[in-house]
Amino acid sequence: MFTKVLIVDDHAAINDGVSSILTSVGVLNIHKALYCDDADLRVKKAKLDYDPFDLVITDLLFKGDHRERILTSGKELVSKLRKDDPNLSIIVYSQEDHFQTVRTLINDCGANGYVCKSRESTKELPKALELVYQGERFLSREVARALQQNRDHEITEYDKELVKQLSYGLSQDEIAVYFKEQNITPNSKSSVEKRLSTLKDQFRAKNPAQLVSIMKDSKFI
Amino acid sequence: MFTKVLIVDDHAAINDGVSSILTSVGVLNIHKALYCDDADLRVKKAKLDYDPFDLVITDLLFKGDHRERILTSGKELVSKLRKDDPNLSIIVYSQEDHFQTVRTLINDCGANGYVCKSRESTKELPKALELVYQGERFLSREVARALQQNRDHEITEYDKELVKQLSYGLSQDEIAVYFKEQNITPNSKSSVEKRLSTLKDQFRAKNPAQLVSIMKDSKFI
DNA sequence: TCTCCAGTTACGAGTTTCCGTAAGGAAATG
DNA sequence: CATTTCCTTACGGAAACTCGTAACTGGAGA
Repeated sequence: MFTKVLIVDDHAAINDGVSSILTSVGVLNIHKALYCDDADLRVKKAKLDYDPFDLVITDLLFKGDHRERILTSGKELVSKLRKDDPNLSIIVYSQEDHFQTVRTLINDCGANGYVCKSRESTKELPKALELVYQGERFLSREVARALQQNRDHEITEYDKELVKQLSYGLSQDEIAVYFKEQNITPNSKSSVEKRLSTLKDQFRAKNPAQLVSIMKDSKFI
Repeated sequence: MFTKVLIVDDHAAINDGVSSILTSVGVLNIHKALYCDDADLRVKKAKLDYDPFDLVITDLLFKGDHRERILTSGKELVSKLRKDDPNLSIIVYSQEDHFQTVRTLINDCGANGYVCKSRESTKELPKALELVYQGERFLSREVARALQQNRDHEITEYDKELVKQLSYGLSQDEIAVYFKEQNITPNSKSSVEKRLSTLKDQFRAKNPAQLVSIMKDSKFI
């Protein structure tokens, strides 16, 4: 089992809860952090001291307070940790259960497991620990299907940018102009128009407003 | 101080955390519920048994599982509890920190306090208990200004319905037809058009898509 | 009864979006 | 080198949205 674990959550009760689960499965060396930046520093320091963490369990949402922040979310933390150490095990432990969020964290940010905070957590966390320790991937029951989702809803960064600008109030023409300025291609009116039309088909949206609504609900933007 | 308290949260660690805070301020009779429906029933039963709760602390978001649900959110629970007993003290304890949510819970649903889950919770909960016990209202520091918000953003149920239908993909014409069917007035094209235009002004949205985006971000819809 | 007033409805002109068709350009194939 | 294919760009008519103006309605007050 893991020997040195860092729990990252801005809520002390959660930290303690996870901690006691870890203890119950035999982890002896448990550390806690309330801030993403703190977590990042401590992982870095432990590595320099030749006593590295072998697992980080982190939440996604961190509230701001008086402190300055570099990393403002668990997503950023996971990406950073994975960049710095390809071998570190990372488990996300969050309330968030939207498929798109799970997909991003696992596929793009490099998380090894995703456990949803819920009534089942107490049972699921030990399973996640076990599987991730064996080099497997773990997903909570409620988001287990997140990765084997149909490909219909695969969209690119370009698409996201497009709908984002739409949600910021730009017209199709203005988006075309904006894309030219930003050197994002394609950037003709026609292409913007066509791409939006395709997206609306894909997501069965009848108009831009509904498209924005759907993309927001699914956490694409 | 309160004598009999019910904590409602689908996450055991949170329940325990709140429980220990209550203990530390002298509450002896602490009960916990993992489901909204369960909470509602137990409050009702306690009242019938002439041993009522005098405080309920509840989360807002409850994940679904195999169980059938009548009440699916803390918001519904708070409204129900308040309807059944005007004198019960209710404190919301949630991660959610959007002003509109706070406003609704306090002004419309009848909550007496709103504490945001964060690093400060341990300090804020006792304060909330104290103030609510004295018949005052309590809001977390981060949402303290939620109620004294400028009136610019006051919108009606009609407005919300309007933008909702927009986000569901209806055109202005279709919304007018829909409103006629539902006997919602006004329901002419012109009025729908005019109202949407006013809303766009109010929220500084350039088009319907941005209006939907803003309304979603602010939790109006 | 008449007038005023606010809210609702109606209409029309200008703009943007929608959607089909088609031309241009680059890479892949033969 | 010609052909196919995919993507980008261009254009035009129909539909929807935008915005100003004006007519209508129902109630309050003189």
